[in-house]
Amino acid sequence: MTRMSAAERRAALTEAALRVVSREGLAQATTRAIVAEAGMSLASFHYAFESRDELIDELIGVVVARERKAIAVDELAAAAEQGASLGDLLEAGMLRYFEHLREDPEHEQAMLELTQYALRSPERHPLAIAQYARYVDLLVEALAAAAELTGTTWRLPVDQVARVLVAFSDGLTITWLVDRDDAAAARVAAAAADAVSRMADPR
Amino acid sequence: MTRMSAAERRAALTEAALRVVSREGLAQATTRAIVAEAGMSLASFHYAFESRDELIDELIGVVVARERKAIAVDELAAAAEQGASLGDLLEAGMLRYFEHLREDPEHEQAMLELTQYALRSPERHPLAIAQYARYVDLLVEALAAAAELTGTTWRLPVDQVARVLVAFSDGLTITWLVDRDDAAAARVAAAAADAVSRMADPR
DNA sequence: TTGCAACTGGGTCAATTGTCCCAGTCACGG
DNA sequence: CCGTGACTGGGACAATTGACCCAGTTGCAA
Repeated sequence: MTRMSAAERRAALTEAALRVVSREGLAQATTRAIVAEAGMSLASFHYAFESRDELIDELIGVVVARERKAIAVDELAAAAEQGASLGDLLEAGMLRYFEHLREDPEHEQAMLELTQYALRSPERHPLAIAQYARYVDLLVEALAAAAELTGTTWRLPVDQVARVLVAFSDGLTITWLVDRDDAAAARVAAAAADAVSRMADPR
Repeated sequence: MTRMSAAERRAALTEAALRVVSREGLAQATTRAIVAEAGMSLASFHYAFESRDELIDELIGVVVARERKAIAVDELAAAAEQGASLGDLLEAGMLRYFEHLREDPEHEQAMLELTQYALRSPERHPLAIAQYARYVDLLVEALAAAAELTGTTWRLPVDQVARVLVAFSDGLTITWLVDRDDAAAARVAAAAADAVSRMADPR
């Protein structure tokens, strides 16, 4: 194994862990499976991390920090120029998220498993809260831009609107992961966009 | 340990397993933890079940079969008599589900974990599909009754409407399990009811 | 009452898994 | 070029866990 700094090694192990969790599930992400995926020896693992739990905790932090908004603001702007309504923008955003989900279902499944893992112990619960707070933050930005571009105003604080949209996206995710029904997911996206767009008034 | 028939024993073990999974999570539901919860010896476990997996599979079947609709039809009728709109009925239904969630969050968390477990292997995936099909079935009944009582007609096949509502309920569940924000959950319930009620027309 | 099959308790086993250790080896600053 | 400390490979270990086994025991039918 080539030499690398402690930071690089931690990062490499974290990436390997994410791949294993995505592919085989959190329960199968043993220290041995992770080092095998990373092409290292067990000793390297415990040189970089105190314990498996420490790695999983770091993994959650990493994937959460890496979450990107599904809708880029300039894309929103382009659509708005063409006279799209707020509802149109939201639906396009939902469909874009769905596209992302279809491209890498295992990743979203892994995120869900990590959330449930975090929910299971009081000291890790904050990780789950941070994860969802991050989701809300990303959507707050997009929702504020969308309202701005379509000349509308949110009747509620934007973060409350975002919180609703996070719930809808999550529901879309789980149900689709179960039945893989694309048309049904599209209907969920449309209904969610519709409901949320009604939380704004024209300015 | 008192004597009991194989069927009773299987049932007792299944109940014990559900309690362990709810309280400590699926990962902690080892054969030993389950028999301890049931007050049996390990031998009894393997007398009643071939393997732990067989019990978990049965557990999924049992909890799914036991799912009851959150809204009783006669309750719907009473509300409709008082002039409630379809949207009102749906929102009341969502809030009632939420009440149920608040009363026993661990049970819903267990259901979610069982779904994810089923999703992780091809031969168990059908269990997850059956689980969600059951959710849809329960809602189909309620939605059909609600439309009937309010003199409206679903523009889409009822099961498609139900499928959307299942997604919304699931989203409400996960996000609330994470942040325990009652007000936010109520907003999700209202938005979901609103969106779904727009899928019907007056007759 | 008696025979027996259903059932149970307690122990055992192999496999898995998290963690650790130690003898080496390699990169790099002096 | 060399010493040293960072790093690695391979092995070891205890704990956990799913599965199993067997010698008993007990309820019940005849």
